[in-house]
Amino acid sequence: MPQTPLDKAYSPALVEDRRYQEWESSGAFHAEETTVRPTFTIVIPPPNVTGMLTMGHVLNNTLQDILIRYHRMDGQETLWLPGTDHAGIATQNVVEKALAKEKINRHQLGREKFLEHVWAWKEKYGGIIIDQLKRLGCSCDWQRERFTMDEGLSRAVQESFVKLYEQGLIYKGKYIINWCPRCRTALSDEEKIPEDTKGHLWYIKYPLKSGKGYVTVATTRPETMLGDTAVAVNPEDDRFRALIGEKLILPILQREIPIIADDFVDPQFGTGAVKVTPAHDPNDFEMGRRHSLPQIIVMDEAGVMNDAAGPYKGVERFKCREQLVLDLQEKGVLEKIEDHALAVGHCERCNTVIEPYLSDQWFVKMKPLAEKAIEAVKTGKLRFTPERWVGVYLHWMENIRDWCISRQLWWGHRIPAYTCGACSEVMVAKEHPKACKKCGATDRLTQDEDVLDTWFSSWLWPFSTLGWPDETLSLRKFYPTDTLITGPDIIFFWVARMVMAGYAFMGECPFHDVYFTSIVRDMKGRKMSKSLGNSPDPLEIIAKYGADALRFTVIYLAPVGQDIRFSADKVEMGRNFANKLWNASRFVLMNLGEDFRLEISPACASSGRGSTWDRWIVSRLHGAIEQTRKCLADGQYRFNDALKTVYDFIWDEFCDWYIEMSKPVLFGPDGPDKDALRQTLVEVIDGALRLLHPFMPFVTEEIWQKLPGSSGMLINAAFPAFDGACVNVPLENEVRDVMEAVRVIRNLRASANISPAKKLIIRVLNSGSHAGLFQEHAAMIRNLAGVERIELVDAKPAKHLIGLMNETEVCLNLEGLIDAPPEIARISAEIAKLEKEIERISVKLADTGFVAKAPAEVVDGFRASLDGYRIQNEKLGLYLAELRKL
RNA sequence: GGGCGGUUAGCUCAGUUGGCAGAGCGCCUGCCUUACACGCAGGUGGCCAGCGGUUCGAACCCGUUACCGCCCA
Repeated sequence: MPQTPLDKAYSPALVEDRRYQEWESSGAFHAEETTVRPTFTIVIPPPNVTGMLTMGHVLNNTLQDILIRYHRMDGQETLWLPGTDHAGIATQNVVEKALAKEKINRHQLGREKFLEHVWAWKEKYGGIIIDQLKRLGCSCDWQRERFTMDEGLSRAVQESFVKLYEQGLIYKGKYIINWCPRCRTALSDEEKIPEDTKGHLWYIKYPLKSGKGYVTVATTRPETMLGDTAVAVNPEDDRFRALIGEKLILPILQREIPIIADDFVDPQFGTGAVKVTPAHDPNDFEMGRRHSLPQIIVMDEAGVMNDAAGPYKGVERFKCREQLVLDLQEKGVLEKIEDHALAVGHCERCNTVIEPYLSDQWFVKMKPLAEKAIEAVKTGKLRFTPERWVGVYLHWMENIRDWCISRQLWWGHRIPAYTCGACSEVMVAKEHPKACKKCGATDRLTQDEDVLDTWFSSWLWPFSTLGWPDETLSLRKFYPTDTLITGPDIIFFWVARMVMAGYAFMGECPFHDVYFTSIVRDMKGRKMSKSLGNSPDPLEIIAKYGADALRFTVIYLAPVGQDIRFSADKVEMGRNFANKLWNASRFVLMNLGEDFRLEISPACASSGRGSTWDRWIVSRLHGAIEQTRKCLADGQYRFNDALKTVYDFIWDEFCDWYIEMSKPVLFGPDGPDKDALRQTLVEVIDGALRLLHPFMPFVTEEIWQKLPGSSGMLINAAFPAFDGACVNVPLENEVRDVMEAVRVIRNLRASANISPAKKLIIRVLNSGSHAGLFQEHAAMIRNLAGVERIELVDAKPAKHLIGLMNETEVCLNLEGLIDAPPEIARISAEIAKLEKEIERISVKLADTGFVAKAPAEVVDGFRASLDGYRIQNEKLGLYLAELRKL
């Protein structure tokens, strides 16, 4: 066997790290802002610094890398801008947990020392996910890596805060916000995750002060009654009309509270009378404002009842609920308890039950910002794929609520607001003010203790990473970016807000396309999560099968917009394909001969050079190029189709057919045919590697650099150009017929149970329409079907099996006797199938409506196939009769 | 309660202008054929969730029901 530079099986572990380092150190990932080439830009959805690579990241980043590599090969100045997110709550939690193991809490350390710990932690572990992305093959411009707490990005945060404040779009105030008693911070509405819960409705009697009976209210959170400052009824509700304005005595605390009338009350809910707790419920808060009710906060920041809770002071909120219910029961004011399903909000980060809590916080007025973001989508300036997310986006935008941006954390961007201790003046500024602008005090200015929601920095990501607020060359060159690829789960958190920020600060939409990925689930359809333990570790998969195999499998399984069900063993698919490609290349390389040199002008259908088969595979290659380009063209995002196209081309057409077609010539004597074939093999494998590179970068790079004539690296090579002149449809049809003829013979061999090693003798009836094909392409058919000799005969010979290629009878010589029963079964089945088809088509053609209204070519098509089926049926009928006589 | 998505072979899923239902895996039969057993050749397997409608013709378009999943209130 000739020497080969390739091992027998592909070993990703020997290739991937080395190739990645080559790419990176060569500068192939770097985008220059000084070129005049058109740009293609993606900003990465920054993973949390605390993050570890999940299957979701794998899918998301593989898709981005495919687009990036495709556009880079296609000649654009291509930037994939990477980085990480400081992830306020998540990171603070992680570090606090680590400290807890040493029995330290952050309050013992103090703010400054604690932040030193977080930064140290970030330096040590923050790069893990970046390394993992590199393992996956992501071709990000690492020279431009950013972190949301970088000096530059922090400046962007301050700049944007001050700008919005000056425009009157940021304000501070006391409102009901979502409070996590475990994280002890406010959260935005988006960070509250509702979970359907089986709860109860407690019916509690509130006695009238007058002593004339009582009013029963129903509540799902009885402990909040300690903060009740009214009971409300609907003004139209006749049951209560007379009681409006009367006083009730709040049980337990014996506080006097009024009965008020408010439209908000739904007479259908509970008893039609509801308790009003302005400090612990958003609706009650609004009602309280309308009626100027007092706001009584009954628990502290940890969810423990406070002084206002009277006898329950110091009791945890849910314990308080239990105890309170028992006490109410004892006092005889608990009328009844009903089961009640409700959605309870949980903290996105720690799953603790959220407490609606009255608190002083900073907010962004969103309505003015939403206008342009709505328009962008409505006018098509911003496109979503799949399109259905437009509805979700618009619904949220059109009903947008103000965004609570302050967090009672230490890790994050500190709010650039300063209060004068002398005169209480509040100043918002990028720099710490030297003196109070109102009273002039210089020594009593203190900065707000709170930090900003993490998303307040990530919504600036598409331009802050390019240098904003400075007017950098990069910003000018690469903004707006092109496509955003992300999961639909952060459409509100991030996508919508980025669009708003883009308009607010840059005056332009930050991207023109958003592609929403699938969600990766396990085989039972459950979302992959740490707590379920159903998420395979992508790094283990990469170690076992290779990054290319993982990338292949995830894309192969991920149709547009559908969730994908994934399990690690499916990655075998990708590994097998990588190995197949490897071996096909190996075959080519070991059969090129010592003195092979790639010619400049490629063999192509239009050049007229090369054999039928050479021109056929080049024609098919260009079909694949055209299809792949279409799938990856702007606004298409048909990754899955693109990959399947390349996969089918390589495996079916190139390996299973073309390589087999080429063997006789390749193993035969030297000559022009062999030369042309060798040229074609290299040309086609080169094209296939280029097409596949965005999907499977490592194995393709490794092979490509071993191809004669290649120079440099595949990552920088041109993506194949489609050349219509290379496509030859009649030729493709002719070869398809040859393949069909081969299948008929292989079929006969299998049905007669003849060993593949045995050479066959085939006789073809001259009368058939395809008889000429068997003559013209006898050599190739013999090669592919393992046939010794093909003869054209005028009559069906004895002791032969018959197969049909359309109407042409193909007879396989049997030396022994025909084993009649299985052959009768086979032919009967064939006939049954034909008769079913004949019946179906006959019915159609008998339908006058069909014949009159269907397009002529459709009708003619049916007529032609009916004729064909009839002839086939007749021939098989005769053969069957013969068999029955045996 | 409102909205969206899904239901196609045993499993996971394709099926883009309505015209003979496909792939991968699995299963069955042969093959260690000088690139690859991570492979080759052949085969089995489907009332395209149910019902109704539009149409000459529906997996595909419209309506409706059921089940599964997601989002919002």
